[in-house]
Amino acid sequence: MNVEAHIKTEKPIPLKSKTIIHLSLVQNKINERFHAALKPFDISLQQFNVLRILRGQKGAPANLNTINERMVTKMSNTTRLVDKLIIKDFVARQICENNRRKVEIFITEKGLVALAEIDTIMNQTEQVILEGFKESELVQLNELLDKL
Amino acid sequence: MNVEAHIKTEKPIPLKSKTIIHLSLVQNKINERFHAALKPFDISLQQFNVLRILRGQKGAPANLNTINERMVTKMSNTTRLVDKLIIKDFVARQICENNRRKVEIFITEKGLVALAEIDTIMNQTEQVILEGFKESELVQLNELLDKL
DNA sequence: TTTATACATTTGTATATACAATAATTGTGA
DNA sequence: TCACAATTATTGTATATACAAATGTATAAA
Repeated sequence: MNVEAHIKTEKPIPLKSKTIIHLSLVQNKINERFHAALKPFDISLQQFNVLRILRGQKGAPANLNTINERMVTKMSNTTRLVDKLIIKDFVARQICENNRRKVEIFITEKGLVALAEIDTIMNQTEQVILEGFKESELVQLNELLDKL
Repeated sequence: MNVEAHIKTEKPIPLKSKTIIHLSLVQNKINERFHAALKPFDISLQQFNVLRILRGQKGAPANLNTINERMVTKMSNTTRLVDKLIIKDFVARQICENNRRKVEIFITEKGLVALAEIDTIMNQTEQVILEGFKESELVQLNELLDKL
């Protein structure tokens, strides 16, 4: 992805600025692909992320704090994100008996089935996005990103 | 930025998945910093981007299409983005005489003054974000991002 | 000229997200 | 025990963004 061409500018951009823009463009592209992949399932990337987190709990419920901590993109309002998953019947919520301020959220059987299907597509999408990379290049990229 | 630690997971993540997550985390971090830097100026990143594009026109007006093409993050509704800049008196809009379907948008003197000030902070922020990088590493990072 | 089609932007509307205020519960120190 | 602070989640509200429909203008075809 050539930065200058992408934002239709002729003049060269300073290296640091270019890097920042480059990262944004890449992220936008990734988001677009994921968004397109999720469209048939009528679920957002954030909702998908929450489902994965809940599955990762392996039966144990998660409260909102836990979900928030584990989300890739932190949200300011996870309550309503979970609400949307409850409407779809993909997760259930109940008050924590030990500490009634907390809630316990867990993925339903229906949610697990849906997630399994969605997961396949999302993994394929990941493969496609990164198909141009050799393993060594991925390692290198991650090392560079670690510096940020 | 360590991915596993950041999303509080113990188990290692497959390299491709990790790379995708890594890019998201990095982007979130960059956005947060920019957002914080822009807060005192009461302007959004998108609005800032439009102002820069208009300044880049060097006096020539831009129509909505041009702005859209040049934006780093494309928006579905640039009209209302421009509206907000008009309210602040940072840009002006008039109907194109040659083709009255088009509009001509240009940055005002007040917009230029504001942008100059904001630009300074934004450049500083860029420097801070990328302070851990040697020039060669930035080149390398851009080369890797080009593969996406 | 009339009709149709394409173009450029705006507007309506639904959804998403951010942020602050509120509510409910629990923990803690006097 | 009581008052007060801390914790956890929810709700209200404002703003942002996505997407489709509508508006107004220009171009082309019949």
